[in-house]
This record gives sequence, C-alpha cells and structure tokens, in this order.
Amino acid sequence: MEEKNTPLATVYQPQDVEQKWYAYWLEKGYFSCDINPDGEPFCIVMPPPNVTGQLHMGHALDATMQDVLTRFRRMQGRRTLWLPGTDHAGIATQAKVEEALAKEGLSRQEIGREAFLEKAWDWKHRYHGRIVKQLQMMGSSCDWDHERFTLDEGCSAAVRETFVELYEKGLIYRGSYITNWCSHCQTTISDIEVEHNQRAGHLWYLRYPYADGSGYVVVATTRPETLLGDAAVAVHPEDERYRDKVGKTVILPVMQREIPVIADEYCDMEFGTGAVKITPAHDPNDFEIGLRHHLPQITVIGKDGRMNENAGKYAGMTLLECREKLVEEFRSLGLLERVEDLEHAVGECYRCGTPIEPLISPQWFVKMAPLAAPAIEAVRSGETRFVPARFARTYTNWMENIRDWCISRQLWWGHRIPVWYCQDCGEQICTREDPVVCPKCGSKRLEQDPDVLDTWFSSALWPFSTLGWPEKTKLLEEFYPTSVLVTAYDIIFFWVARMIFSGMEQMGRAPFHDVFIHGLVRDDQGRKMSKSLGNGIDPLEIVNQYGADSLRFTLTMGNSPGNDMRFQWERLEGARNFMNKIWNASRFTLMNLSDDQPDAYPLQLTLADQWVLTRLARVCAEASANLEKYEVGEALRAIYDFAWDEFCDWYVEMAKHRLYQGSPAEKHTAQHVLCVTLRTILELLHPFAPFITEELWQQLPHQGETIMLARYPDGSGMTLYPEEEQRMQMVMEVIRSIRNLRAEMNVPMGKKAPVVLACDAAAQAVLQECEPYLLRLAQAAELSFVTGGAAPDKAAKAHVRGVDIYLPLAGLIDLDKEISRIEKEIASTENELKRLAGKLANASFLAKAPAEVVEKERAKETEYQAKLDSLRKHLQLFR
RNA sequence: GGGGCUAUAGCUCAGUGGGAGAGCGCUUGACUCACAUUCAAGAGGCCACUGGUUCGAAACCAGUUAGCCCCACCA
Repeated sequence: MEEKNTPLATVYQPQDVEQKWYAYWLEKGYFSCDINPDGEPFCIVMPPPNVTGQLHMGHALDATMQDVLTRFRRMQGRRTLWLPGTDHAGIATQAKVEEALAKEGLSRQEIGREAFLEKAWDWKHRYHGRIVKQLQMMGSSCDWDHERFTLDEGCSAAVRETFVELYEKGLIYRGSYITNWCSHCQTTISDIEVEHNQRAGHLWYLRYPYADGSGYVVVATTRPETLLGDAAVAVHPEDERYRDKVGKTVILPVMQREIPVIADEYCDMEFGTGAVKITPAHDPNDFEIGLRHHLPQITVIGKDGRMNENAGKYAGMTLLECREKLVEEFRSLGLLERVEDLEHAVGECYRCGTPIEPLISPQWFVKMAPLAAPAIEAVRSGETRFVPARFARTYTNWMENIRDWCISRQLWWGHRIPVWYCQDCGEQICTREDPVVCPKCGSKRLEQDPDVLDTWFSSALWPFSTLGWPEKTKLLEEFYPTSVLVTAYDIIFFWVARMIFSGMEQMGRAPFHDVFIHGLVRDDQGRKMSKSLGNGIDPLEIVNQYGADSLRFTLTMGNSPGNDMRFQWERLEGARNFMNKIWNASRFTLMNLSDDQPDAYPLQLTLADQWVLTRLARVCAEASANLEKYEVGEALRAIYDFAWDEFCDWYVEMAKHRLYQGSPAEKHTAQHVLCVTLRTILELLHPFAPFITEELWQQLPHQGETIMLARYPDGSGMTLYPEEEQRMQMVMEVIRSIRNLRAEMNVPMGKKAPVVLACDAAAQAVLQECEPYLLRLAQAAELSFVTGGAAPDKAAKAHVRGVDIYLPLAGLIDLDKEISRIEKEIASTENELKRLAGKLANASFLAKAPAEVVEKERAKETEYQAKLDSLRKHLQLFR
C-alpha cells in the first residue's frame, strides 16, 4: 500500500493538543452563556472550591460531571451558563494566613485587623490563580466572564441584604447560649461542624456528700474537670432510689459549694447510678436543665482551653492536668468510688480535630423552623428533585430535625456582621447602610460587632448572589432557578439544604430543579483521601502524565450516581489506551481519505455499512437518553463499547477490503461511512473527552468552527436498517464461530484454511455478499457452499443461526479432540433446550408473558434444536 | 438509639423484570500494511443467605448476616 502522509503520530500525546484547544476555546468565547442566545437556558453554578486549597480528586470528579453536562447541553443548543467561583473559606484561610504570620514571628492581634485582611487578600489572589489553572487544565468549559468569589462586592451585597431582611423579620437573633467552641481555631462552630467520634475514655464514679451528713450520692461522669462548675445533681423523678433525696442538697467536694438535688426527666435511670451532675456552663443538656431549674451558669473553662479563675486552685491548668489532679484529690478524700472504661462519642472540630468545648457566649443565630418548612415542601412537591432520589430522604430527615444555626464566628476573614452597638445607650443597629449616629440617642459612638459570618451563610446565597441578586439582573431573570446542582453527598447539609431554604426565602423559588449527587473518590483501598493519610492524589499530576481526557474518562466510566468510587492508577492506563484507540481509528480514516467531492460517486451502502450506521443510531439514542437521566457512566459505556468493539474491531476491518481494492464508488462509500461514523463517535464523546475529540474532529471533514458547538447526536433523523443489522450480525457470528473452531483446532493465526458452509439460499446469499469479510476476518482461504449430504466428513463443525460451519482439515484435526469438543457442545445445547422446553410447556408463561417474549423463546428453541440435530449428525460421522 | 448504602468473575465495578457483563489480571496464539497503549481465542460466577411477589427475579418486597457511611444531647 502506498504510504500516505498524515499529520498524526502513531501514539496520542495529549500534552501536544490540550493547552492549544483550551486557549482556542477561550479566545473564541465558546464558554460564554451568550453563545447560543436563542436556546433554552441551562445553568449550573459551580460549588465554589475553597480558595485556599488546591483541587483534589473530589473536585476533579465534580468538575468533570459538571462539564459533561454543560458540554452536552451546549451541544444541544441550550443557552448554557456554567458559572465558576471560589469560596473564601473563613476558618481554613484565616488559619493558613495566621500560620504564615507565625513564621514571621507575628500574630494577627499584633498587626491588627486591617493589615491582617490585606494579607488574607494577598493570599487569596495567589491561590485563586492556581485553582483556576487546575480547572482549566481539566477542560472545564465554564464562563469565566461570570466568575465569582463569595467575598466579592456582589456576594457581600447579597449577604448584607439577606442578613438585614432576616433580622427585620426576627429570623436572626442574638443571644447567650451554649455553643461549640474550638479552642484551636478560637471560634464557635455550628452543630454540623462538630464531628462525633467514638473515643476510649473512662467513667468516673464520684461521691457527693449530702449536706445533712446522711451519706452521699454517687454521680458518674466522663469529664471530672467540669465538676468544678456543677450547679446541681439531677435524678429521674420516678427513680425510687432517689425519691426522698430530691430537695436535699449536697456539698460539691473540693469547691465546698452547696448544690441541690433536683428531679428532671432527662436523666436515664439505667445509666451509671441514675444520678447526674449538672454543669450548665459546659454541657448542652445541662444548659437546658439549668434553664428549666434556674441554676447558675458557672464557667470554669476558658476560651483558651484551660481552667479559668472560677476553678479555684485548678485555675490555669489544661483540662487534662486538671482532670488528673482532681481525680487524685477525690481518691485521697475517699470520694472516688470506682473507674470504668467507657467508649463514648467526643465532639471534635471538623477542621482541626480539637475536642469541642461547649461554652456559653453571646452569638448570632438563624431561627430555622420558619425557614425549614418551605424548604421541606420544595423537595416534597418535586420543585427540586434529588438524583438519586434516596438523598431526598436524607435531606428531609435532617431538615425536619434542624436546630437554630449559629452563624457568628470569632474570625476576621469573612463577611462582618452588619450590626452596630451604641456605646452610650446600648442600642443594637442593623441596617442596609452603615449607620453614623444612633437612631435612639443620637450618639456617634457606634461600634460594629467584631465577628464575621459563617462562610456557609454566603455560600447559601450562591445560586442567586452570583447571578446578580439583590439587583434585578437579566442574568438572574434568565437563569434562576438554575438547572442542576452537582455535588457530593457529604455536603448536602452544609450547603445544599441551606441553599434551598435561602432560595425559598429570598427568591420564593428553590434554587435548582435537580440536585445530582455523586459519591466520593477514595483511594485504591477504599479509604477516604486525606492529608493525614497522605493518600491524596493531585489531579494535575494525572493530567501531566495521562492527559485530562484520560482523567475525566477514568472518573466517569463505571461511576454510578451517588456511589463512591475507588481510584486506581491501572484504570488510567485503560483510559489512555482508549484515547489512543480513537486516535488511531482517526489516523486510519485520515490515511484512507481521498480528495473526492462528497458527491463524486453515488453511495452504495453494503450490509456492513447499514449495520454500523444502525448501531451508531442506536448508540446515539442510548447515550443521549442516559445523559438526560444523569446516567453519565452508562452513557459513556455505550459509546466506549460501540467505538472500540463494533467500530474499530469490526467495521474498520470490514471497510479495508473496499478501501484497498474496491471500485472508486465502493471506496468512496466506505470512506464516507467511516468518516460519518467516526465523526459522530467524536461528537458523542466530546463531553467526556473534550480535547482529543476537538483535535481529531478538526482534521476530519466537518462543518462549523468547533466540535463544542456541533449538534449532539441523539439518533433522530438517522436511518435504521434493522433487517440488514440482523443479517450482518449473523455473518459476524459465523466469523466468530470460525475463529473459535480454528483456535480450538490449533490452526495458526496467519494460516489460511478453507471453510465450507451449509445453509439455506437466503443465508447463502448473505454470506456470499460478505465473502470478503470471511476471507479477511476469519482467515478463510476459500469459501464453498454445499447442499444436502455433501458436507465434508473429516472436518470440525459448528452451527450458528441455521448455518453449518465446516473446517475441513483432513490430516490436521485431532479426531478425539473434535469428538470431545462436539460432545461438550451437545451437552450444553441440550441443557439450554431443556430449560426452554420447560418454559414453553408452562401454560401460564404462554398465557401471561408478552407475545414477543414467547416468540423469542420459541425461535430460540428452534435454533437450538437445529444446532443439536446438526451436531449430533456430525458426531455420527466419527463413529 | 435512628436512618442509609454496599454484597455480581481473582481484583475494581456496570447491570433500568425476559439469553449473567466490562476493564484489569490469568491461559493460549499472533509484530496482520490505524494502533503491541494492539488483535484473536479461552478459562473463570448458587449474582451474600432465607422467604415472598411474579408466568418469569441478579434486579421488586420482607427478614438474616457481613462491611461501610450518616445523623443523634445519654452523663
């Protein structure tokens, strides 16, 4: 064959093409939401990554899913906005900036609020660029002109408006309650930011003597150090053991404080001794009990995580030191009854792992009950739909049991709480504009609340703040509610739920139609990827090594909605191999293209052409349907199977004969079908593998500037040839059968051998038409047809779809081997027949099963019977 | 304490009531003019267990077992 020049190397090198195309797309503005101005709007707001971090595999999965959906919709002609952005991540970012300061020997207090915020902004700018680069290297087709940041001007305006509105409605309030204090992060955190982990601990049984000298009550505690702040001992009102003790007082040892014995239903009679020490200032339950019984709140633990001045001689000690010393003192006083081992849940900060200390302090809260109700209804009514649906239940259960949300944080990096306090009259002022004078007393001595808001407060507004709210922008009008939110299940409470109630409250409509939930990317042993385990993988490393398309492919293929996936390097090789396969199929096609005009010759579609075009149409429909259902992995699998197995391994091989030896018209037809099919495969594949598909599409004959804006093939308007499809599949089965016989008989791969076929006239016509394929794909030296009893006797035989296949190999085949092979085949056929016969003898099957199913089973029976007869007859010859 | 997920080939996983699938690994053969990042052939499954629904269940329902996860104020 003459060597034709192609610009393509034999092995695909993603590095050569990816950056080039991303730059091209950006330059042409294809990511802009204005690119299909007349299309129905489609919008995804990107879950904003923390601006301080760098992207991990979870982000890569999230971005890939969003990009697949976005590119799919854009190719459908939708007016598509994928809005990118980042999150200021209050605690995390502040911690990093403080860390950096510490290296210079400075603290934020030393440099002051303003200087600190400057540093934080510097930090933000530096890391932001990295995240954008990572997203771009993965091919994310977001509209960068609409990129947002949770702390930018617009988002800040949305936060201010929301806060003031909720404040005015009485849905935001300030109060002294017990909240979760992290002594490491030096701030309160909300309930869901506390992780409850099982930890090995002890249960100390301590004796509290009654004040009247009548013995003592024994209380059990896991945290002896808090007893210094005890305000009571509580028992269950129906607990017989303590019936006559309620109303007495006990002397709190060490502190020598007299505290009452009270009755409260909170107590569990089964646990410990049934008597509980009550520390209102350091335990949420005790706090509630304290309120019910008007107990004093005695704080003995400070914000620094040490015992404070109320702890007497233990003041200044860490909690653990105090615990040890205190237990020792009880022991020496004879007041330690016993110690048990106990595994119990300890609340720890989800950021830094420090044990959380419940502390009382004035904080800001969002009243949740009135906000939760419409948010629950939005999902119940189907206004917002979770995919998979089971997550709706997770959401609803949580929302129904929600408690008020503590939104103030003792940080500097974030949205400062828009409330001022008059230093003269104490008035609390919350307004849209910064106040200058106190509206009550006219004083100018106003001080703003020093705290900032929980980062999630601004994230909760993301679906509309990014579209321009509180301004009435065109963008907001067009794209709100957004189409779908794509995120992992671990963030449903933190973020999804809060966006839904915020959307209902501020916009009156839920922020998205669908919530597409995916799982987490775990390591190859199924462990969560984390910094402490050191098992995290940088997506960029993979992009550099295998290319972005392979990374995206690996994250998509075989991934089902809502389920976790394991990340394995070996799978990347599979992905890379597939890219290389597509590359080489294109290379082959380009090498065999001639410069004919499209209509130089009339098309003469062969059976193979009709078959592949039919299969292509079916795959287009399947892929589209699956993408519509968010079955992204299934869509890709269908494309992958067709592209590799049917197109590359079968059709390309079948086209070769015409390409190399065909008449000009035959050659032209093969080229045409090859080209159309390949181009359609590239279009189908584009949302999953944007780079390689653009590179190849541009080299093939095409219309338009970019594959990004080609119409996504959904099979509509494509001609189906169902009968030809069946015929071709029969031929393929015959070829497979011949290959199988040859392998079983140890006929060397390259050795040509004669093949004899016996079948009816119709099948013979089909097989004769396909003779070139049999010669090439089945290594047949020559093809001959027999009728009646003229079949060769010294031959290996198989039977497929009414066709007897003989491999006459006199002197070459091993008789015994062939006999045992045939016997095995007969046995399995008999088995199949028995099963079918049983089914077809079943009256209720015949009566109730759909006619087409019954018909199918009957046809199968006929087929198997024919096969059995044929093989039995063959076996006779050897005996 | 409540809720959820998972259980399919040696491994990782798809499977949407009607002939058990893929990739990797394994065995055998092949440097065939797009590709050895390839091709061909093969071995390998009581679809966790027990019931139920159904003409028909890997799939739907109930229970059991094992593993994982989430929520929850039991000292």
